[in-house]
Amino acid sequence: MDQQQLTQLSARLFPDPLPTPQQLEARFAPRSLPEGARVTRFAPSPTGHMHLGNLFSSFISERTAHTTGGVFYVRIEDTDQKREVADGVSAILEDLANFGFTVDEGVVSAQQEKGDYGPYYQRQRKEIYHVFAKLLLEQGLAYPCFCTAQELEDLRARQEAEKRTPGYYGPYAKWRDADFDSVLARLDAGDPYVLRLRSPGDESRKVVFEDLIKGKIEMPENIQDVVLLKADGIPTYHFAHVVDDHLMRTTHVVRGDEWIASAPIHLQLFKLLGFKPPKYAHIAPLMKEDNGGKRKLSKRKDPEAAVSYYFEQGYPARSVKEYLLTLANSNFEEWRKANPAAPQDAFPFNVKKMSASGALVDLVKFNDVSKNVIAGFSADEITDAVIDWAKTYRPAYYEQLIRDRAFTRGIFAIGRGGAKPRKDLANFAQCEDYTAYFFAAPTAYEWPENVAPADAAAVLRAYQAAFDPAWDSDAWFGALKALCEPLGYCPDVKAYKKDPAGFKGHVGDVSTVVRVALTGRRNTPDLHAIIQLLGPAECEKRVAGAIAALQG
RNA sequence: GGCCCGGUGGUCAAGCGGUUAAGACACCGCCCUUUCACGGCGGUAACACGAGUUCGAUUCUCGUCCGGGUCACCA
Repeated sequence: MDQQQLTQLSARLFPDPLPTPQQLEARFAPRSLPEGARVTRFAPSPTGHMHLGNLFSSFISERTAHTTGGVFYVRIEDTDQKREVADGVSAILEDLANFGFTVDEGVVSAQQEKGDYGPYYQRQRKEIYHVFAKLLLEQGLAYPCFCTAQELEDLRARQEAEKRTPGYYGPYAKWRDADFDSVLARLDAGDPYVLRLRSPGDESRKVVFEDLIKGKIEMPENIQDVVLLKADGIPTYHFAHVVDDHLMRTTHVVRGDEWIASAPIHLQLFKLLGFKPPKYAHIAPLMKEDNGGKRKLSKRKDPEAAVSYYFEQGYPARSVKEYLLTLANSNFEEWRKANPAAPQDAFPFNVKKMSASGALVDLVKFNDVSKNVIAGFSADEITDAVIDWAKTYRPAYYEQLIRDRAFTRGIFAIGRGGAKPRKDLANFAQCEDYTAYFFAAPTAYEWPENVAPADAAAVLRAYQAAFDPAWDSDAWFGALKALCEPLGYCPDVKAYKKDPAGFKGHVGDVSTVVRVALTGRRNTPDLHAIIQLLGPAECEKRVAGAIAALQG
């Protein structure tokens, strides 16, 4: 086609008045940001709640923007209506908010957009894409293609049979060099069409780019006449990515490394349009251990892939982020050790330090990280957090927790706040069991194997007789020691170890009996603190109950 | 299959030409200790394989193997 035909075709395909590329460039002038500030984005499809992988990648984007004084914005990639889910945008935004990400620009809530580079919903940007599609068309770099799905399928089958590279390119691109009249005829017939790139690529030439994480990547140039505009005039990801990230002035694109295969398409498009490509950071996917091997974490197969899993289990968002940070930058743990109380945002995150290969999500390690995070909570913080969590996930437990808030706080205050806080809890779902004996007297007892029931009963009777609620921790334990000898137990553990045959056991056994009588279990936090919280009447009742159980 | 990415203990990973090959989780042992938890000390355990380059390769190159990704009018 000659230039005149191209112009005619352009008018036919894009009859409505459109702004010029120059006007768009002027309208979306680059932000005036300090040197080194990075502009990143999170660009999800509205397909429902987030996956850990999405969260990870949005976190990396958010951090690289905010550690450089840049801008982090959210753009909704709603170009595929088929996959769209009702309230998909709200679900994503809710997840983002739950993790405390500050969104500077773009879609900040389902009904609100912020910033000068919008609209931030791709479907509302149709006109903008058409400006550049038209430009390409007029330069002979794009053309309409009327192939049906069936034709494309047949082509692929033929190519596979011939062992040729499948796709719509070069000699296989039926409409690439179609003459003006046949195009017009199809248009007149009202046949649907897509707009394809007329790729000038040469397979024998290489495109090279520097990936922030993977380093230098060299690939053959793109030769595929990829679809730019679908039959409904909405762009494909490739075209939208190039236009949007240019116009929205994105400096760094963080995305999953499954995209690197299509990077040559993107780079070609940037070049053809005269845009400067952004820097790319292709992150490796989060993996899952699968009998012996590794595989990509799957939303279908792995419950821990869904962000909702962490909320349901009552993992603080801070724990999830803390863990993600350890995966993202291996020097994070070292930093955390040196700055135990520093906020996560103070960590000098660096995309370049990310691993090129996929990390396995290790729930065991994650639990350890989470225990450390929760151990750092004050009594008030954890009380509020647990109550807040229970309110939506464990209504019955919630009622129990709020009946006497001071008492609940007292439970969580035990062993907390010192230099060496306890690390019992990895998530709030464990709290129900952890706190169970505070709310109800035990019904079953884990008596120690080395104490005969009759001896245990004797210990408890002596304890009951001697117990004075006014005792402080030292006095209480002193009294426990005093109980030992008459009962045949050694008050001193070291002395006992020297002469184990001379005693039935030692103070440890005595205290264990009391512990079990009061709580039903052998492992609990500080017993004296528990006694204080339970109060003398309740303790007395429980010891009596235990004696009865022992005798029954 | 073509193209691309990756491969250090069970896991996450430092290291980037010369190291006793860090550290964290897990595991084991000891210590501390009224239980538990914490904490302290110690331990088991790794450079996928084969060729090069080099005085010297975990580090560089190539090949093999293994793992992953991608080849849509999905993103």
